Amino acid sequence: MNYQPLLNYMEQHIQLTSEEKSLVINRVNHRKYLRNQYVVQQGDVCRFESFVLSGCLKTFYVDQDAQEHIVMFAVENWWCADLGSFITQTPADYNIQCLENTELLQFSFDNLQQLYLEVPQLERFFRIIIQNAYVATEKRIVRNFSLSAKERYLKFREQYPQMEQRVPQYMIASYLGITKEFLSKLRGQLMQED
Amino acid sequence: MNYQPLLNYMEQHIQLTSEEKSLVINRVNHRKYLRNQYVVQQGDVCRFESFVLSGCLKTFYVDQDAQEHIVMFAVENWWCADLGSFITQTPADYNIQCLENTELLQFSFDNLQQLYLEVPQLERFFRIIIQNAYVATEKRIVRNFSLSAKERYLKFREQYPQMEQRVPQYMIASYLGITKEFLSKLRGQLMQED
DNA sequence: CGTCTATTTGAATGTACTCAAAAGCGGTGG
DNA sequence: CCACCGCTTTTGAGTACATTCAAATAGACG
Repeated sequence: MNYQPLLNYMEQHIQLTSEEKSLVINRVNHRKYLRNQYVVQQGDVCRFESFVLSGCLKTFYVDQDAQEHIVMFAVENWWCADLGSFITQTPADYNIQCLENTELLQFSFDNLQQLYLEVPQLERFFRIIIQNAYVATEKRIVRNFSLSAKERYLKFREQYPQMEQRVPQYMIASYLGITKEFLSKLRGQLMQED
Repeated sequence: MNYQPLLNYMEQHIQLTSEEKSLVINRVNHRKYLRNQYVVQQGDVCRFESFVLSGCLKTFYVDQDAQEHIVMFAVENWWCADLGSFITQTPADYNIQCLENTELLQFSFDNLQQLYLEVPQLERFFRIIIQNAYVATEKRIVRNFSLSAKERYLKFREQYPQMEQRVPQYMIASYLGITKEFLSKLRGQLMQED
């Protein structure tokens, strides 16, 4: 099994002894999912905090009108979970589904609590990870308010250049909070401009 | 000085010995601000993570067109900082300004690093605080996408019932991501409806 | 080649914005 | 006590950005 990407990622923020590394590895599950499989379903408890080794996932919310709203994408070296559900072990607000065949390293709730005791530095590590996620999310709120749909789309393209090749356009529209038709029209406009 | 609200808040998530409590108290600064004073200015480094003892603040972003966008309000028992700036000690994206005379308990960056060493449980505490903040922010993104302005306003009213009395209407509009004129019109509609 | 899914195009509509002007509401000073 | 000032909220007309619905087109896959 290939744990190296996870360990590399961790060592960007904390230093681990080789004992600590093996403690981590002992507590993590490796799992493969197929394209279109669900990792979490709205209403179920999110049982894992997952690190993406390969593949691509979407986290989305289905509202009263059965409309899908994509909250985030996750690719290699990203984390993925319904954190609200995972932390409190209560039913999830979101669905998480694979857009490609995907390989994950998963921390179960209990294993993670154990690990926090075995390797206290991980409290620090996950604090930092979540801090960064929080800051990014806050920025996204501001962007959604202060930028037009066209500007948001351009920002998205420069920030996640690979994404547009990997996921269908109508999902990007959902992530940006606009309809697929309107995104298509924006793209039409941008084509002409250059 | 009254540290009790902070200690009570902490004890909801972690247990502290009386030694640990005094370590915390020794590392925290008490400060009073007047209405309209800035705690952080866009471009400066955010030097403190602040706990609100009394009063009310707004965190806002000023865009290229000099438009204000309120990211969040903070009242008694809330935390308040430009976290992105504080964590990385780089210039802040946001302004934080008092809407009332306000009393804060402030952790400086250095003091907090020290405290993490002295009271390792605080890593856990701040991880939990930030997790909750992150989850709330993510929910807000979804709400902004899946609800109309009117629904968002109603949600806001039920979630922060006291706020409408404490802060002017045009700031609530800014928080909701709509113009003050439009919020006024929505309120007009709602008046008629009941 | 046909089928299924994704994207584009167009017309009509709606939600929210801009700009300008008026009305409301505290406070302050004469 | 009233008049005036500054600030906030309301109202209205015209407009822009984004949506809906329907239909046409393009791509991907067996």
